Amino acid sequence: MKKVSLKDIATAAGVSTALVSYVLTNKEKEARVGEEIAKKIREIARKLNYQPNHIARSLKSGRSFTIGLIVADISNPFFGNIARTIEDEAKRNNYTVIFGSSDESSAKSDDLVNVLLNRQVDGLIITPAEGSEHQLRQLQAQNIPFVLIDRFFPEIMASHITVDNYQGAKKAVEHLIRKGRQRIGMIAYKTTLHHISERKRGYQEALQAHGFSASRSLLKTARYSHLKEDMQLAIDQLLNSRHRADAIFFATNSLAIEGLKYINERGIRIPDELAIITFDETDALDLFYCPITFVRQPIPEMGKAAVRVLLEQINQPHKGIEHICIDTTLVVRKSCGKRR
Amino acid sequence: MKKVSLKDIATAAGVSTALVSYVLTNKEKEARVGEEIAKKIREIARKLNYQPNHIARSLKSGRSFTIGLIVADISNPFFGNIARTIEDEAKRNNYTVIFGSSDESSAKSDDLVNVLLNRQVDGLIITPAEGSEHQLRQLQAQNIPFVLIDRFFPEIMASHITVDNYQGAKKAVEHLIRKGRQRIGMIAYKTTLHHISERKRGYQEALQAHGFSASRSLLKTARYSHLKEDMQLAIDQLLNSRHRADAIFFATNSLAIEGLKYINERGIRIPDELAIITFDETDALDLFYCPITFVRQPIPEMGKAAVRVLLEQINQPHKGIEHICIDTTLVVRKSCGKRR
DNA sequence: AAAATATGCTTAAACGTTTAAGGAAGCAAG
DNA sequence: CTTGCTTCCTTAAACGTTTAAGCATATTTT
Repeated sequence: MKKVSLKDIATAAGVSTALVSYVLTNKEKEARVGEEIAKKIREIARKLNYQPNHIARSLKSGRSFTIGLIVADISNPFFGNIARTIEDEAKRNNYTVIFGSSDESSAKSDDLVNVLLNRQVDGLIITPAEGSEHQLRQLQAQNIPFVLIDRFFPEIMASHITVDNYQGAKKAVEHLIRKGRQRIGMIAYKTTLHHISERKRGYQEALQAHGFSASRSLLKTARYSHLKEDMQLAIDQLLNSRHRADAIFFATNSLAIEGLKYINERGIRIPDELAIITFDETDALDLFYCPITFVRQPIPEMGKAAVRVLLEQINQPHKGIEHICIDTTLVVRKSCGKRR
Repeated sequence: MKKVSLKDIATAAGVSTALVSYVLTNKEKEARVGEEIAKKIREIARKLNYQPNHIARSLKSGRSFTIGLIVADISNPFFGNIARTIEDEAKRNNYTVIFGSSDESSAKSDDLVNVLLNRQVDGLIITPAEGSEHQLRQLQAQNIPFVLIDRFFPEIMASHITVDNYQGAKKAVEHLIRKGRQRIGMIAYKTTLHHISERKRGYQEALQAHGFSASRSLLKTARYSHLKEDMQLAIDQLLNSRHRADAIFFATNSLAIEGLKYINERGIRIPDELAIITFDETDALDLFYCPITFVRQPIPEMGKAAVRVLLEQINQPHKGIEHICIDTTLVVRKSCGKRR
């Protein structure tokens, strides 16, 4: 039960494979194929249920119509959602998606890039891990089209899609200030990645702009790889000090979730004892007894933009890079309390 | 800056491409390649940074070392987690994963299967949508290896990995009974899919076994495509009737999340006014003010099993099908209250 | 009526691999 | 000195497409 190939159709129709190819790829006009025979070929193709072999086509054309997606972790809903919009958008353009999770490790990411390139992906959409600059430079040297999403490296000239992390963070903190919070803490990942730095900067500048000293002791970090321990320590420090924090701004959804678990454990009441605000949306935040106010990243837009820019880069190699920065929205729930 | 091919290495070494191929695929022994020249070839390959063209290899071998994964929705953490374990396990076996989301639609699923097969995937891991039996039969007729995960069709003889949905549901309901709940409702998807039927059956038989009449009016369903409206209606019906439900068993995590949102909206207190139990784990359930008791499906085991069985089927076509049924665990939190 | 153009098809090479088959050279055995 | 066996390498076909080039035959133009 072998698959049907052009040759089978050609034999059945008593013509050459070339003719079949022309007809089935709708090049009848250019190839001046007779109407009769074209109809016959189509007929036979349908009857034999011909399905083109994409691999052979790719080998010939040098294009696989496949894009590689590297995220930190596909099981994280933020990346799952990104993957979903990229999948849909890719499909609209007749592309399929191969994916891989880097776990924020540049070594794993190296490995993934290699695997995906050997599979001849036409381009990559990457959420780069910390320390993966060399890898991106290599891609550039090889002229492989790629687009960064969620983060980027300022020193690397490459197309990227991000949200305005600085403004987003600023909005979040200003919201807390408006709600009368006096000692606003922040918990971020311990990383030099630019999106996190920008969120930190937004936090700090918002505080300064409103006359608060952005005391270092209120900005805590946790390691991705030791999230639980570091988170507990950070929260303990924020809440046990002489000047207890009365608000916490989490830099990402995974931080918020981990943090809230511990805050629940400690029996701290939101928003009375502590206001909470975070980047990113997730079901968990909706379901919290006191729905969490958050900074929304428009994931569908980001995903669509990523695919669009990547395909442009694939199809028009000399188009130049594109930086897309999308605004965030502050979605106010109840976790910051009322004005006081 | 074209990619380096076997031919380039052959030219550089002054030998034929065949020899290069033998060496680089470690077939020196069988092909009796001279030590000297083998070393030289390897050396050159390294220097030119040769990366094999997977597409060409696939065309020749008829195998792509790619598996297709079709889930209902990659952005749902349950499927995201499945995807993640499958990704990892596939990678361990030098396979990559192409994925697609069917949105529980058999038409979309048809489409996806087609796309993935044209990409010459070696096999498929599928969470089949309702009404997709014909598609699976077609795959069987074409001798395409595939494994079902999460659900299956009893009338179709195919390998599948599931959990013991019947026992899982039974455990959940019995837990509620032990906690003294008298009117236990269930909300499931409106579907004939077997895993859901089994959960319903577990629910009903548990009730009967303990002398409760499994009154139809306590078993509600919601459409995947109209989740929000149907959910609100179902909960209203369960809670507004003369015999108000004092417990709800949700058949999946997405149902639980949607349901809990509405329960929150209505201001119903868990577990005092209403006990909650659900299938599947998710962060949202942990973070709920009253952590939700749930039936855990061992996702990593399921994913690993799926890859294992699929690869067996790919490599030993006459091995026969395999049915793997994994036990669930009841994870008790606080949402069912204390005994009363 | 010869030349030019149009029409409808085939041939053959190419993409980058893999691998069966073949061949030249060297050497041992008869 | 033929025969046969190693050893080491090459040739060439194949996988399923795409597509430039070529070749008849028919039709139009001069």
